[in-house]
Amino acid sequence: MSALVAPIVCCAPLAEPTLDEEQAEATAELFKALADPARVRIVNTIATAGGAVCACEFEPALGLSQPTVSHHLKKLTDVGLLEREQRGKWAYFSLKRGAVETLAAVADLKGVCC
Amino acid sequence: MSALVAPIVCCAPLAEPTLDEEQAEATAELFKALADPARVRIVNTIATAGGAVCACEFEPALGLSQPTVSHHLKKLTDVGLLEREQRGKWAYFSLKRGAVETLAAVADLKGVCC
DNA sequence: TTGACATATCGACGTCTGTCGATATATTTA
DNA sequence: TAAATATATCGACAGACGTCGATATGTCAA
Repeated sequence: MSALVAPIVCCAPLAEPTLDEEQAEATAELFKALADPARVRIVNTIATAGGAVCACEFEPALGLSQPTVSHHLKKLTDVGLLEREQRGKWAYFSLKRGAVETLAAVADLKGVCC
Repeated sequence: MSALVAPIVCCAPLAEPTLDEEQAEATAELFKALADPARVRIVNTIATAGGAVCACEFEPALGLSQPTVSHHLKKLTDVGLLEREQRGKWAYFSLKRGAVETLAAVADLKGVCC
């Protein structure tokens, strides 16, 4: 069984990666924002709520301190996934239009395969 | 302008989060695997290649040492995104069927909103 | 203005993670 | 068998990150 398979050759040049260093960094930044269970639950809660959610909602639901919750909300907002809205003395957060579509698009970009 | 908006009330009970702690942890684990530029480029390279890619391909492309590349490939494989295949003395990696669909589904779960 | 409450920021701490050099393992070739 | 090459593992290090208590900022009500 020698002619059945082509000679094993390594490191055949592939098409240049479509993502350069900068784009990869940006994509990783987006995933990094969701690389924490607390932030996943925050996004999930807002998504299932179908609208803006008060920040005070998360402290008891997640069992985390107020500064920690604020930290996570800021991280999600900074990356553009959430939108902050002041209502009286409360802060409400909702999913930002386009950000979710961006996320889905990035995830689907990896679906080019099979 | 007082009757135009409903009285500001905080902490209205929302539907219970559909994701429990365990599910959130698992989801975060998946995102964590892609929360690094090097791993994003690895997945992107394999996706655009349309097939298995030799491990030796990444060391020069990413500008990282061989142990570091191996570490990233292991991380992506452990989370189930990549599949390892031995060809002679080389290791080839391809996107695992279903994993990409899982990723897209998780990302779309957050698209329930708008 | 003062007090009460919601949220943000700060500083610190322990843990996790990416990175590397050195080394071990595995596979092919001589 | 031994040598060569590809990959994985190990140990160590620096930097990033999640977490909290203390405190500052902002907003409303009295």
